[in-house]
Amino acid sequence: MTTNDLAARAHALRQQLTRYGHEYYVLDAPSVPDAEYDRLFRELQTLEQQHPQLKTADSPTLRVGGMPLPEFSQITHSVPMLSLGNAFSDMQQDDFARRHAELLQFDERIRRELAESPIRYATEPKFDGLAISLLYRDGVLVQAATRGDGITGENVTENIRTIHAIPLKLELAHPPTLLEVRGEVLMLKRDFERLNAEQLARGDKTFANPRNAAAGSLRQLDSRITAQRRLSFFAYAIAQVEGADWPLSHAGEMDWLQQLGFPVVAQDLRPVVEGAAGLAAYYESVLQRRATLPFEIDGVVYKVDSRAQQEELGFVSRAPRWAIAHKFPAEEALTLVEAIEEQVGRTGAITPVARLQPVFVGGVTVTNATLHNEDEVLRKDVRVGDTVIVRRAGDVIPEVVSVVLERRPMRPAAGGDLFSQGEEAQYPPYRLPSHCPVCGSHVVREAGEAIARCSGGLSCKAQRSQAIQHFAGRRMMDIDGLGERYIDKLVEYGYVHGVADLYRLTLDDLLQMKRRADEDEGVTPETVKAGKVASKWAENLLQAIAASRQPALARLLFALGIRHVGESTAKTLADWLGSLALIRRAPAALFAALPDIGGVVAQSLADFFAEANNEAALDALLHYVAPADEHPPSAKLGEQLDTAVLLARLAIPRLTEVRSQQLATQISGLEQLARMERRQLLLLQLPAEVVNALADWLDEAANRQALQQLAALRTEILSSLPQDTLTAHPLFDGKTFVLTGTLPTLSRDAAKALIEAAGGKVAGSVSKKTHFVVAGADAGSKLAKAQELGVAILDEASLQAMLQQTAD
DNA sequence: CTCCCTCGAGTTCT
DNA sequence: CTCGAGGGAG
Repeated sequence: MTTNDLAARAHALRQQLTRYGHEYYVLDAPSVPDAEYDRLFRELQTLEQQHPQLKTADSPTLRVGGMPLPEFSQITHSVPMLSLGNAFSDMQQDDFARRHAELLQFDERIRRELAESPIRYATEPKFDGLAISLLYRDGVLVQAATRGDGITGENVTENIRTIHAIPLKLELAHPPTLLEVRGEVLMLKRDFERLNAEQLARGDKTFANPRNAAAGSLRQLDSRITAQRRLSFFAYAIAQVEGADWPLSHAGEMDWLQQLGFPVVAQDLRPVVEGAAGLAAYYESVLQRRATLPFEIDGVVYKVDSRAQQEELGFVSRAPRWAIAHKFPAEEALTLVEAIEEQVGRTGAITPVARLQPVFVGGVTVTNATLHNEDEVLRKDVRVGDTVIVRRAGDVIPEVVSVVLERRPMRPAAGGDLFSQGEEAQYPPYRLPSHCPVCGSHVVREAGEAIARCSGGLSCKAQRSQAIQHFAGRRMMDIDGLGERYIDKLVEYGYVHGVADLYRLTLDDLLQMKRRADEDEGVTPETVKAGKVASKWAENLLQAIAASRQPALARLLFALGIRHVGESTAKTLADWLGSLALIRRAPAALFAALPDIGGVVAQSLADFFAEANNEAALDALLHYVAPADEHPPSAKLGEQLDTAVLLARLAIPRLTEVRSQQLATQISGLEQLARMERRQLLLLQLPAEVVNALADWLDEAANRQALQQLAALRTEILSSLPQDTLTAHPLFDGKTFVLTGTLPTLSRDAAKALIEAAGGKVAGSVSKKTHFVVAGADAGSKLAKAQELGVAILDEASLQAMLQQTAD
């Protein structure tokens, strides 16, 4: 045969095999016997082996897998893979009425948002597998990635190619130049059972459930192993299309995907329904059919069918508002409470935990279940020795649902006479200990709080260890290799008392600590190899500690573990105030002037830095660590230092937002107020009770002094602010925009990003505070509301024009 | 004052 | 993932 003939033969074989494969794996209707398929497959394999130039990226021979990878590479999703919200509460299987009520509520919310009725919903089962993104360029599968954290996932292209149900090439004369398909990889129940039987016969470990089997199979670095596992796939969404028309509805997308050769769930399992009644009927019918389905599902999904309506609803943080998961009631099991013990958290929170007789539920063996807090234990009246119903809440976290009272161990009532039949429980109701189980300090429960806390602070070993653990965490100082176990030991043996001590650790310290820890735990005596492993570990750890010495300011702030200050608040502080020095000096009112920081968080910050121990620990830490990105306060801070704003943040009794504004107009500044006497205050045009409260407040020397300090700090900050206002766009700065309808070229997110970059804010709904409404095609109620309120209305062109008018 | 949303904190198992 | 609490909008 000539080269051309060979190429033609290879091409023909590929086409034939792809078609047979599709018939077999997707349509479940093979037209040729397996032997025939195998014969053609081997012919193509041989041909490609002998003539490597004939290999293609879409050849069915790729389905057998290739060389093992050293590791999966990371892939950034260009369209984030979001998770679905769940607006429904857990309930019993048979609680139709409550379920229906919740569906009505959900449907009503959507109708209100869209100002339309009835709403058409596309439905589908919620597969219990792994979400995957598939990228096709010019019709050829070029990349497959796991969901990961939604932003970045792992590159599993080789493994995905071995899944026969996934087309390697779209059979179209003119495929889209770009297509990103989302779907779920899973293992059918029958394939799972077969796999486990094989594993058992081979003496390999079996998988707890099909989901774990699918995950374990897909995450093989050796794709040849993946190829031997029978994985299936169902497509359920399109994330990107270029070079083809994007269907206008979800149902349309699904039909198109099916035409393109993707397996999608059978049509009768994904009806388009109307309103709450349609959703309810769908839910109940799928629940009925659940056991007979060939794959595991953990609920159903409802999606607003119209893509225009989807765009209008948009997103909240990382979940679309137009799609929602409705989970089935979780599987439940009975087990025995062997003990109730308490854990002490980083902030001293005392959490009761039920130690359970191990029980297999929802795919794993559960031995512990949190009881959250004292009230929760008492409400459920869980006691030692009780038989309880447990389940995995959201199919993840074990939870005690209720006690089976009939099975509570009893004994005859004490003091009962011969005639009384009285019995009493062997164990009394649960009581939270009055002293910390770790350090013995008093346990305090603030009025109105659900959580009791150990008052020991950092003198409590549990809190100290966990403070250090928090400090070292990935999103904080990111010290790799410093796990819980070693931190506990470092604290226990006295190598580390506070976070600064980490930076003083030597190689010897670490090796000594490890040796002692191993001895304490009866780990086998040292070998030469173990010694090498240990010193490698210690070196890596020292390197990781050294690498953490120039953190971003926000990370350092988060790492300090200040109550109520998490990742997001830490970032706000770093962005607005810029330097640790300023943050350490700032009074509560300054914190409270920042966005999303209110009185409680502000006070918590001020308290932290006012505490001498914390200041000392911070000073010690700063011998070794320096934030790498300190800068002057943000230019935006200037507006927040407005006299009226600061007055309102001082938490002066009776001085409301409105009164603060009135007061601000009558004084020249905070300095003046700080000097005013009661008789001068009486001249202010404010209600008498406000003036009195203000005067009383100023009578406290500490308050007056705090006000003076705030005034001085304000002046100082204002003079240090960058003078240029280059970031602020005059037409956008401080203005609120609302987007509605579909813009001709900009996506919703792109428009939002542009407005925010120019200093504007984008809100979800129109109110009298809205400055501009940007309306596109099919704009709905928001446009009407804007017209009603007389809010300025822009189209995309005028928005762009406004953006163009920069500082000229 | 009352929603509604976001953020913080705690948690399990592999 | 879920709960509770804090913050802000209406």
